[in-house]
Amino acid sequence: MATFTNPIANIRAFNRFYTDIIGLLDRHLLHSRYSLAEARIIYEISVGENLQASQIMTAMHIDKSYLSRLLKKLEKEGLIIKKPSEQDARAMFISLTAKGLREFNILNKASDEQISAMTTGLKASDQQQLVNHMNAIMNILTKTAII
Amino acid sequence: MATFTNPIANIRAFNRFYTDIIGLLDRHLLHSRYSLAEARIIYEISVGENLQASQIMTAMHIDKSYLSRLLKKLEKEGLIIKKPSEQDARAMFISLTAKGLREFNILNKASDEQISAMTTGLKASDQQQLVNHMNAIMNILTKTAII
DNA sequence: AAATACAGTTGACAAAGTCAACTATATTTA
DNA sequence: TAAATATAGTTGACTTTGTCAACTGTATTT
Repeated sequence: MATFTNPIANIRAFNRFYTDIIGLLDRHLLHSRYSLAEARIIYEISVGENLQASQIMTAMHIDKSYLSRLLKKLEKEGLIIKKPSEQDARAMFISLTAKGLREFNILNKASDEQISAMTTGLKASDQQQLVNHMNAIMNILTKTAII
Repeated sequence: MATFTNPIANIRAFNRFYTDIIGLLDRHLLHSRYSLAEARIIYEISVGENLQASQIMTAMHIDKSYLSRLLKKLEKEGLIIKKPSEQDARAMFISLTAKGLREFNILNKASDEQISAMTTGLKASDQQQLVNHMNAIMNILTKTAII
């Protein structure tokens, strides 16, 4: 079994874990309708409410030109709307349309089903533990402003 | 703060965490020399010893045609060698060359430094906790044969 | 008022990944 | 044992994903 003895040696093992579990989901489930990046934009907006494009860019660590194209596509599909800021004519505020919100819920639901399918081997107690550990990691990282 | 209330809702939040922390590393550090996929192949071989291409394919959930090209590139760079199986003339056994092993160590060392740089804000106790939680997740997943 | 910085867009391109058809060997089945 | 089927890996043509540099238009600084 691969173990995380220290952060250094871990990185590849953890990456492997990630790719297998989360990546599997993203590739096989989401890619059929939206790219991972698109799904994440939708997620970011649903969490952040009325974000500026630049904020999404920072949050996702992606190139502004790439984000620009993705937003254009999502807008064309009617999932988001952009409205220019009144304070700063350069800035765009992005928000989900009703359709975008529905899609977000569908994505979440689909994730749900996929995860269930993948984790049927897990006892409920293990599932809970998994979630707890993920939460703990999130806590440590947000607490120290790494995320 | 984003929380993992259940596996379903989590998937996007966890993905965000992953993208930020691990993805940052992979994109900025590894991509300069090797793609994430290449780095992971090197990792898989260093762990698995004398794997068949098909095993790597299964482990990584990537397309065989893509893997084929990646292996070709790594072979051309002298990082791996392929030798045909004696039992099955169709199969290739892949192993790291001395150079490949050196590169693996360099990658690990580089990861190390990058992670240190990223986590200087973390107290030693938090770092340890982070590692412990990652380990716990790995344990649950391996125990139930999900990985 | 001129210089500089910032938000976002666009064109041209590079990297990553996929699909279908193929070669060559193995295994199954009739 | 010959024909059909399956498997391991390769290749050509392609799509998707992501990047770089140059640009427009607005805001801020000097």
